[in-house]
Amino acid sequence: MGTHERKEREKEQRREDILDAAQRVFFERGLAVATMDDIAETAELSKGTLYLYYKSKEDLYLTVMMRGMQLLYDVFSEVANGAYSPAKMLSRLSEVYLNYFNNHRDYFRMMHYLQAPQFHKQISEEVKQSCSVLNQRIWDLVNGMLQQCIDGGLLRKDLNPAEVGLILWSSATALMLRIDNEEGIWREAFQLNLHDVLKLSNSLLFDAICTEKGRLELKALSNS
Amino acid sequence: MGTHERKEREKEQRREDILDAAQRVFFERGLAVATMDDIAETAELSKGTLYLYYKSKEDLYLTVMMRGMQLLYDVFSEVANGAYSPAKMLSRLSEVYLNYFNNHRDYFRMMHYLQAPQFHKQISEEVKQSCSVLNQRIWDLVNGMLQQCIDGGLLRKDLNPAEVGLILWSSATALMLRIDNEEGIWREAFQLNLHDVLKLSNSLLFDAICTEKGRLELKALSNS
DNA sequence: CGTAATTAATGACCATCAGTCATTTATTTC
DNA sequence: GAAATAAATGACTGATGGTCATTAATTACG
Repeated sequence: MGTHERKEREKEQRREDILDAAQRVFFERGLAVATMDDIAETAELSKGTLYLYYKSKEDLYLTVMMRGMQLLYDVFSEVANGAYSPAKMLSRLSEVYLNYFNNHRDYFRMMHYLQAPQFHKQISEEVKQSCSVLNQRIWDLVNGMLQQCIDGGLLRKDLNPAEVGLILWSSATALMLRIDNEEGIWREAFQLNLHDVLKLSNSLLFDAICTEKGRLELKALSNS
Repeated sequence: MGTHERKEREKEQRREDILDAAQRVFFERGLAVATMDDIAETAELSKGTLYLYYKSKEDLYLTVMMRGMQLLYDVFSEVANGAYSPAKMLSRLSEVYLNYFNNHRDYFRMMHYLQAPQFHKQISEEVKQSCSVLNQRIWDLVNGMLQQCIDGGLLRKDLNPAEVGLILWSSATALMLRIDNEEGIWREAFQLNLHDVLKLSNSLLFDAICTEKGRLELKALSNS
């Protein structure tokens, strides 16, 4: 009798249903404003039931967020497996990250609204672990690509791919966060178009990390 | 009779005392974990009294934070008024910001733990206004210095000082935030020393925004 | 079947905490 | 020194994350 297996599937399905509900609520309201009662109501379950499947609100939040991380992993994977030249790979990488920001803003937001150590208290070890594994996989992927760019002569050989990756990602992300929640302020107070600033920031950094030859390759690409 | 004036002074003093208490508590626990009862106890007052002087917990938080902003304004001011050469000015600017990060970590943290729009709900218009005025003054100061760097031939003439300022500040700050709460993770998972990454990031960006002549000047400085 | 045992779901309840307000205490005025 | 004013208090409210004894549904099995 496959009763046990069916029940396992049903349980897994319920876990997913709850996650879907949580996603809707977190997307709409954010971690701090979303309440477990909102999520329970959206999932058409009682609050107590949520806690049978997830240990805390933060666990639920991170589990939704991991969907976004997986999505990012997938788009980066496509670039990594796209048999591109180093120059094309680097430009695609920056392109797909910008697309990710534009088209999956909700996930992007979730991934960066977690700095504060206060929110880490309620996270279970399992979820923290899964999160960090997924994170590591993404970085390994990116570092691999950057290593290829270095080996291919696009990027300066004296640079460490992990350092370059962190610098590129960190500066792009910082500006994206401003775009996400301060775009109006910067436009009004300083007449700055943050999207342009992001482009400039990227091109300055690319300029600085490329070899002479690499710069020409990238320029050729952006002109085509 | 100066009774009225004395009472005004006393009131102002109490406001400061409450702010001192709030600062101690926020430094120690952060916005989310600090409670108004903690602050009240530290100030040796009842919670109700706090609300006679500040409209909300968030207002109190921002008012403490503004002390930090003023401090930053002051150190930037010193650089602006230091009669430095453009190259020296730029390197001092980046130096004092790093010092600020290292020596006033608590204020630094406070200034960057406010992204989430959820926390902005309870902020009064007055405080928001003061904050934004102070912010504007800091940026005007920095933009003025960067304009001098451009005029002095250190930085490329085709760049907009506001854009350059935002890029430099934003990338440095993003890495400082990592240093502040993820230093161990990056060291262990990727063998990265984030302080070195910050230095590299800065030097890459400086390289990219300087004129040929500017690069030499900066290099001469860092060798001396 | 039908009954016992197991599993799943519930929602009343608890603790915490920002913010309020009727009451109390202190100060000033005259 | 009594009345008026100002300052301070802390019990209370409402919101919310999380718990758990109870109830409902499902399964196992004689």
